[in-house]
Amino acid sequence: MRWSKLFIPTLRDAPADAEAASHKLLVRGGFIRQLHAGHYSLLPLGLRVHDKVENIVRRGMEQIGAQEFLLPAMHPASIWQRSGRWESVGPEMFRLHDRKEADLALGMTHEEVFSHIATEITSYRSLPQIWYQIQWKFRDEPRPKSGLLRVREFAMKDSYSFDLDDAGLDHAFEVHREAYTRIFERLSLDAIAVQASSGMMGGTGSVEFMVPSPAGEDDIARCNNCGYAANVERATSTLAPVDDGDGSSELTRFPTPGVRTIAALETVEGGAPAHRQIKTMVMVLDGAITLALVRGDHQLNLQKLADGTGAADIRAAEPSETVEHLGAHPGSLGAVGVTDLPIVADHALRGRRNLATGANTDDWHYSGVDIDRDIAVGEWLDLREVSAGEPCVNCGQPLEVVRCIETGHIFKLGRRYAEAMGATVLDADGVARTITMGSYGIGIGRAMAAVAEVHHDDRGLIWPAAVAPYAAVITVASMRDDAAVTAAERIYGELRGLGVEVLLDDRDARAGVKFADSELIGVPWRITAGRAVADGEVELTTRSTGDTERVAIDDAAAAVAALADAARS
RNA sequence: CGGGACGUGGCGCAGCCAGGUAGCGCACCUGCUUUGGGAGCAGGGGGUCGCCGGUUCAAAUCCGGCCGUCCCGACCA
Repeated sequence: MRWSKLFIPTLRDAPADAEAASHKLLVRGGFIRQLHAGHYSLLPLGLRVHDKVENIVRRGMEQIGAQEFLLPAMHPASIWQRSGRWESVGPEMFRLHDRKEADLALGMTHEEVFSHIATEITSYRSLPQIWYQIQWKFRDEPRPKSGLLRVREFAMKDSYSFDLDDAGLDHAFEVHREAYTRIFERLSLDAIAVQASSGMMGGTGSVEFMVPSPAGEDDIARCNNCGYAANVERATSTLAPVDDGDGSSELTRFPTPGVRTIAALETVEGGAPAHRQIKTMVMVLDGAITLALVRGDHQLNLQKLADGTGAADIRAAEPSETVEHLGAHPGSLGAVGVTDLPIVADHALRGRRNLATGANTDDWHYSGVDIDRDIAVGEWLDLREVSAGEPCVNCGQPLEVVRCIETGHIFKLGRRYAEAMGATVLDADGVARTITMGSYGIGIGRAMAAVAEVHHDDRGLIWPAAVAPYAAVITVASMRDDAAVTAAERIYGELRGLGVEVLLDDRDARAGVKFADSELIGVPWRITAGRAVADGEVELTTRSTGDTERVAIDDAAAAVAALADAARS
């Protein structure tokens, strides 16, 4: 393709509201443009990259014998009502009416539709199956952000496995885990497979594929020694034992004027160090006030609270609500003597004695609290978020906490959807059995943005050859240099003959502009036809290293084709 | 949804406080010069100042309402 004919609107300045590197560079490089919040147009360059990512994912699926479908993006309400999610998913689903006033939804995922089709699997002999599609998903995200990283409509590869029994599901899940590992390698993404919470999908297990990046929105805990890795929504760690002193002590109520924080309670007379305090978080779980207790120096993880209690809607109570239900403002709250509200507590508080906590009267606290004696804990749960440096549960080495982009997520769904849709088969004994399912997603645009996030420098993008919009660009330093133009045209023709995707920068612009643009759009190899042409040579520059070597005009096309081939295998 | 910021040619911004009929850089068009790291000179085109209403002789500017976008928190590929 000739650059002079292509629509590549590069920008010297990034839009003021772009924050993430991928966002800035994809806009500056002329890959994407925003239509409105969370909705982006893919320009010709952007679509080329998107297509390449898509095809890498597609090949990964074909490798495990998955069959490609294409399902409707718009669904009747009825299938979502059947699975119960019409009610349970809430405002994240785009809903609309047709002219007959029938309820419709834009698909945010396709468990319902696929399991509906799966009702036509009638014999165990047809199992297992793996079905997939690459289809647009619509999600009314509360907060779209960071360019392609978090949007409201996006292409997702979603696959679904159908098996007779748990062993089959385990196998399909494992096969996907391996396929995902290969796909992300192919994309040059160092994705870490971590244990994850299953969230709204439900099911018995899930693994997320996380790419370390400051632009991400999730934290994972990982151990560099033994390989343990989990989303902080799931991660645990070993804790050093705490010495609560000898014997039991008396519950004592004492005045603490102005003390509102854990830190303040550490230093007052009668107080205690943070790890010997109880932090009382007053939460509203599906509308019901609940006390969630963690150690004073620990952080409550909301997803763990949701997973542990089964609550769908969680928020912190307003100060007015804490006054109404407990009689005090945040800063003086506690669970001692509370019997009319549910209380859940983190394992780290089990059996603990001699603790300090709020007394449910402003400016008063308790000391000498014995959890078992003084607090009516209804349920012990894992509620605390791990912190960097805490010992790994497996090997004891310190954990690190890393910010990541979630590029893939695989779930063991079990029989929930198949049961709702009535997807059963007859087994060898002629008994009807409900199919068990897994579901497996990769966000195409998000993966593309993640690659951009990881592979760039201060000059622009550095696409890995596997996803680059073009493998090479031939830069003609000056269009008035007839010899250079001739050499460039010749190499251009040869490369196209060799099947290499190549751009010919034939714009009547200054060399500096062309160099800068080629680096901004991140094409892996550049051939410069300029002053070296007088010696029968051109320059070959590798984008990732900046290294330049001279190559004979005669050999240039073959040299680039060899590099592109090497990168392909 | 809670908190914060912003909305002025395609992009980046000034003008607003102290109302007087819109400006700068980049980009774009024409000409001349220049030609290996985002050229120079000269000329030129392009803006309902987010929208609606109000105050005023006069509103980008003051007041009210609405909409939109971005950032920080609760959700997901």
